[in-house]
Amino acid sequence: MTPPPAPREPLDVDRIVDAACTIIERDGVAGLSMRKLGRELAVDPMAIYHHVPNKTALLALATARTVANVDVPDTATEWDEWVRLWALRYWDIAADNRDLILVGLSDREVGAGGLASATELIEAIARGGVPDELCEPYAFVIVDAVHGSSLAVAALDERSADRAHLRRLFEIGLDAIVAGIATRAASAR
Amino acid sequence: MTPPPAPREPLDVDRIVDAACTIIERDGVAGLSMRKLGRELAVDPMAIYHHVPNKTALLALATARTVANVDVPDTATEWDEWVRLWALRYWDIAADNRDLILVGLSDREVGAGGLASATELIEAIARGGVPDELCEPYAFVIVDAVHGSSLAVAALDERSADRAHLRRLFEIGLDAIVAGIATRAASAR
DNA sequence: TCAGTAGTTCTACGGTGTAGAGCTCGATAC
DNA sequence: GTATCGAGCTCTACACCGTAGAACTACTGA
Repeated sequence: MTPPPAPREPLDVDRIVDAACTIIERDGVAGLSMRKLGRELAVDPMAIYHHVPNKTALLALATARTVANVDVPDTATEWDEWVRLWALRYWDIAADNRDLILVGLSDREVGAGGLASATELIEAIARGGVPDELCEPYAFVIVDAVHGSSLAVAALDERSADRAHLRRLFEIGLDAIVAGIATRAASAR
Repeated sequence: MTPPPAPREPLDVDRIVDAACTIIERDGVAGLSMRKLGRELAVDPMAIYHHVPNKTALLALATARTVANVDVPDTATEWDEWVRLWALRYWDIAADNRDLILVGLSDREVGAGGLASATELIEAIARGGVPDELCEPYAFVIVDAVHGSSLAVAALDERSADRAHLRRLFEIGLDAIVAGIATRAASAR
């Protein structure tokens, strides 16, 4: 008599990652469990494993999706402004999703698949006239500073005033890095 | 007839943190569980809770002990060299103990009690003639870069050649930051 | 019609942090 | 000298975790 349950649309990786991101946004990364994810998707937790090999891989996907939200400045922008813009945009995303950045940094597998790739940043720095062999380390130190600074948001309480302050501090530090890079570029000329 | 078991010396926080550090060194932070710690101390896991309120607090203690190993350069050192030395020493400790730095960054409680305090670094930068209001952000960006870079060691495989390479990259980036700070100091004069 | 398979569910294993009650034993008070 | 107390320790139990492995279901292609 009871009508057969409406054939629920089948699971797929996209819906899984969607749901995972929802939970992470609501409860943090620590609040994401396969069981809870199953509940969110109205599905047995084990069903997920037919689409994603394990939780780590799932986190890598969620991280990659998040980091992909950083939108890359226009290449026409002057190199130093480009670097500033990119770093601040990445900082915003990272601070909003510090838990994910954290698992990205802690897990080789997640990090490799997920965190910001520096190729565009390296190119921008190269446009500043920096010697080739210095572009990579300079890009890295910027990415590292973004990671470190956005993660440090944890050490504060949640009031957004503190966060804004931290962002301002980072901006000042970033300026120093860019100034340092410019100096090096000039002395190489 | 069996002699009464030798009255084991009573637990105390120091021995607990010692044992925790031993396990962390051997098995990583993820390999530290209260049960395993109890086994290491030949004690019921719950006994630990009479000396330490919870695992987070224990991690904070372990982190603080580790970070305290960074030895601070001589104040007589020229400011820029002081900063370079300190940052590289901190990088070494952080890279050796990236798991601990990670929980320090992820947990407000651990971070507050554990991670490097920047006061001496700020003083060193001030000695470089940097305007007061800029010393804090400059110190932060250095600490952040250390954190980010040393954590990035995770993204590589374990071969120490890679680690040495990463350290070299960080050193180059660090030089750029210091150069940038020097520029700012000079232009403020 | 039947075999095969992709997707799902169920059950179970060995772990986790820690709450709460009870035990043991040395120190203090009468 | 004995009763009391409390600190330190142990035991048991709870609610959770990730996921292996087997069983069921529904659909596809031959």
